[in-house]
Amino acid sequence: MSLVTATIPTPDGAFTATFTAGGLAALDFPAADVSQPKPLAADTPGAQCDWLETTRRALLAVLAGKKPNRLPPLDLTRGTPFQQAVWQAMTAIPAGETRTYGELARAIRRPRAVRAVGRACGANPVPVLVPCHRVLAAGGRLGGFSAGLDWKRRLLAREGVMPRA
DNA sequence: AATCGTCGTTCTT
DNA sequence: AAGAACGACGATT
Repeated sequence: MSLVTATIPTPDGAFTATFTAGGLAALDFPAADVSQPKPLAADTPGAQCDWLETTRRALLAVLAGKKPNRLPPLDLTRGTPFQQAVWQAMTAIPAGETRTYGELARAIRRPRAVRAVGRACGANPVPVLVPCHRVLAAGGRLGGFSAGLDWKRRLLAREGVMPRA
């Protein structure tokens, strides 16, 4: 499977997007090290050029706390069926709203797999656009975030969500 | 604050 | 191929 990667500059740093033939398969937070922006190769298929632009706009929207007009096609086939179910359920959380890990578990009909849901959230390959930051622990507590809780707080603050201290 | 139930994933035999 | 260990949890004590 041929992969295409490109960096997307934003006010919050340069994200890295990875596309397969199926769509956006990974979105990585800005790396700690200062890496050079990577432009799209000249022979990149037109569809993926379009996806990159759509991804760029959607990413900037969410970072600004707004709801993106449209998302690029997502290639989430890299996960197990359970993970895909969790990721799918997360895409249904609107900007400015949150769900708990327990609510997400109930949504996918595995009400007792709460901890496993947390793990699946951490394995989300397309953070920000698949809004794992909108999943909080019970009682309005923040819970965890693989990219660091500061990112989670920042993304939520942009959407007007203030998790309980 | 400490403990336990729960379950998908990952790490060890 | 099992089995043990480990969580971005939640409820109970």
